Amino acid sequence: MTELPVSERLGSHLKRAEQALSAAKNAALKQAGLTVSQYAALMHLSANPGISAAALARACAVTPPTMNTVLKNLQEHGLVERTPHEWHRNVLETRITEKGSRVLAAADPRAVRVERGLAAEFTPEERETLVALLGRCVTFLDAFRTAPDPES
Amino acid sequence: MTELPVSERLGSHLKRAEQALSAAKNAALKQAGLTVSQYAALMHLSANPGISAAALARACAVTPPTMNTVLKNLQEHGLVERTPHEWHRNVLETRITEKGSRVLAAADPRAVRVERGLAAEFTPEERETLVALLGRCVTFLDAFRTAPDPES
DNA sequence: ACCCCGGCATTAAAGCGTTGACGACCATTA
DNA sequence: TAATGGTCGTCAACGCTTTAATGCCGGGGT
Repeated sequence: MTELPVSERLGSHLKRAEQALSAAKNAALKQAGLTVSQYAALMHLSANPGISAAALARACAVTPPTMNTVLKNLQEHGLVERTPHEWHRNVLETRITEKGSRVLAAADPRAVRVERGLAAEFTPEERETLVALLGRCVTFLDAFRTAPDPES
Repeated sequence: MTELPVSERLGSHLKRAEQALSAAKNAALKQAGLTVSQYAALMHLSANPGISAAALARACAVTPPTMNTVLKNLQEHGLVERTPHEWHRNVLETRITEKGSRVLAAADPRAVRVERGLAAEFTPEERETLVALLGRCVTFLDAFRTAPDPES
């Protein structure tokens, strides 16, 4: 029935790895009270105060509605505040709060520990190779997704 | 503030790649009316008729509640049927329906086209290297997640 | 005979993520 | 001035995913 064995599909390995990464990071960040997405948003927000939600979404590689829900959760916990822009009435400026900075500071070492541990598993050449190969995956897949469908 | 530049985090590259893969596959499967998760479940179901939902969850590397929602959606579309097990009263046997097989047959070439296209971007050595590196990521991350927390 | 353990199924709650559809705003251009 | 296009924010609908908690069943040990 299936035209290709599961073990030969790069996709399954890729998915597996991302899943393991996400699980490890979420577990590490859990005691700080953040999810991976919230951590990523806070990080970019800390480096770019007053950024718009749409720009933040682009930085985190998610869609605006997704970022909206993440920000809503962060706002409910008081880690972030959103104020109307002065001239651009339609834009909300988002800023990390003092409490948000404290939570981020507590969370960062935990996330970094995962990254450093993972990086330590490889030699510099291997890391470079992995990043390059993954980059080629992205390039191809993004092009493929946009390409016309052979049997539409 | 941040102790490690984003671009040096293997995690972001891994996440990017998985996201691109998922987007490409979902786009390819959309015209067949399936999601990636549904496709994966149908594939394992086609190869293992009557498998339990928990076993199917293990095969697809998700949790039982996740598989439950996927199966619920598949069942609502008539692609799958679940009947009580004969002796084991607490177990539901899940089977792909005739309609499910047709949908899977229509979806499979589309998914395979993505996989083959992606695989064609690499030499056999590169594929092997990528799979091996991803495998080491999984090994480390799974161990890390289970390991004791240095500051609990 | 009894009880406990382990696997299965399910629910609830929470969060992430997408597409699609709108309405609002600004700036450029006709 | 008026139309146009691009950006922004948001709602609705849908689906995936996880953790935590509960209930149910069958088998094995005492």
